[in-house]
Amino acid sequence: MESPEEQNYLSHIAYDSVIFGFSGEKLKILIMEYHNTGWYALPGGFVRLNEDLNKAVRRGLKERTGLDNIFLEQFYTFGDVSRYNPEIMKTILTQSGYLSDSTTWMLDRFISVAYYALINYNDVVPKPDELSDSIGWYEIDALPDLMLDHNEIVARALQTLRDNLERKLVGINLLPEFFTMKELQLVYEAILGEKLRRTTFQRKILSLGILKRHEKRFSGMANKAPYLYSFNRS
Amino acid sequence: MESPEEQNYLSHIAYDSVIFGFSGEKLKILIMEYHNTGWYALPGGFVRLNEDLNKAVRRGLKERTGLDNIFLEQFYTFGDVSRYNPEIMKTILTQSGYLSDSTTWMLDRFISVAYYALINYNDVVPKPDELSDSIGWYEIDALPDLMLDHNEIVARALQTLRDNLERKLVGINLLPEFFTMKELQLVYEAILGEKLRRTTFQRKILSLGILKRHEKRFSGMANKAPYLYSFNRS
DNA sequence: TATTATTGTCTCATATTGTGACAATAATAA
DNA sequence: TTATTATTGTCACAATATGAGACAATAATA
Repeated sequence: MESPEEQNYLSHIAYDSVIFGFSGEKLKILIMEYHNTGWYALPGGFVRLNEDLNKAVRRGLKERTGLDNIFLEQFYTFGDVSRYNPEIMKTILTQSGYLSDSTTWMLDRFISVAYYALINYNDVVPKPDELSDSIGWYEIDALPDLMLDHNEIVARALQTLRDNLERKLVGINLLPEFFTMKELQLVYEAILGEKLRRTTFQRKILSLGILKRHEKRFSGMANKAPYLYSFNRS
Repeated sequence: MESPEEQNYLSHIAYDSVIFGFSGEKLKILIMEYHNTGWYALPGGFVRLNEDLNKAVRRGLKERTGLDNIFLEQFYTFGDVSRYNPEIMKTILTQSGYLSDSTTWMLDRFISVAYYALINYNDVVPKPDELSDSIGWYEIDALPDLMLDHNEIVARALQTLRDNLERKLVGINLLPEFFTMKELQLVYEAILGEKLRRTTFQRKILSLGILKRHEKRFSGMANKAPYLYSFNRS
């Protein structure tokens, strides 16, 4: 929207991002709220005429989270006609004061490429964009009703994350550099939505040879201090 | 292209399809050749203004293969700027006699949603579209050089198919209704690109409880006749 | 009737996972 | 100092799953 006189973005193409973070024992995602509408939505955006699709998404993520180089993966492209609802977009633009000749292209039909990202919750102070007045973390199993098909997008993102859990070293992106075995297990449990057996989990993870063991962490609790681990960057 | 006076399709959005079939011992895909260019490409198409993305792809598949109701799954959306090559598209349209005011939108940049399909090789007589003079089967490991990033699209389709092999009952789509254990194993081997152990494979598949055993097939070969199986439609 | 190629099934060895037991702490309470 | 408590790191054993080969049962042919 930096040049109000001409359309700098590809028409009909948008992206939406499901940004996962882990805090305490819960998996959360970032949700925005549009100005004066009460409507919640996933952070999204458009692709510049001369910009790679993947780059556009990273740009948007950087603007929203301040983070570069985060884990980001495309998982599905939503293209049903039923996504097309010009009235909703019109209201959003109107309420933000952005409805004009230069933004009418936004009222057209869009096909949206959906991505999910994994970030370290504590590294981030989310920033809203021009159209929204807030952005914040919501627990994955206590989301508000989202606009259009965004709840479905989240469901599919979570399913993809689960399917990829074994293959993609998910923890490396959701945890700080040093963490305990217990913390890693909590991440897995939050994603899978089920309890795991401590001994089996520990043996399995250690057998993968992807963890490096460091000194113990003395937590002040009345129990044996756990080792800290980090991921073996290969 | 049925109405030459106006643009009936969404701009900037295309799809490409990797259509797998299995014949003998080889996995194959359908490749088209454009008129008078020597260029090979995946079958693709555009989305009508008022059409679901998935429906558009099924429509294209129907036109190319005559088949309805086939296994079809989206796997990635390709959106790099480097895909943008108006000269190539211009040549294709020119050679087909389709270059005109009503087709200039095709010279624009496109983001392509890629799908893979699984079909029963013997059910199909492929038909070329307006822009191409041939469409035919090519073995997956003996493909010609394809246009743009189409070789990369195929590679990714194959990887997705491998990743999904366990979860999606692939054989059901690539084989006729009745088949032997050996034939099913050949499908798995062709997809994975490696030999499997006969006894282990048989035990594994049977333990899934998805196969129904029928009478034996007498092949005329000098050996024990194998049972025929079909998939348990659930 | 013997021979040949292939199939269906079994057995045993090996690897992986489920489940519980237990000793080793690190703080706190007695 | 000495129990007590909660949690952690490991081990042991059972239950399953998988790898690898053996072998008998065919269906045609010699």
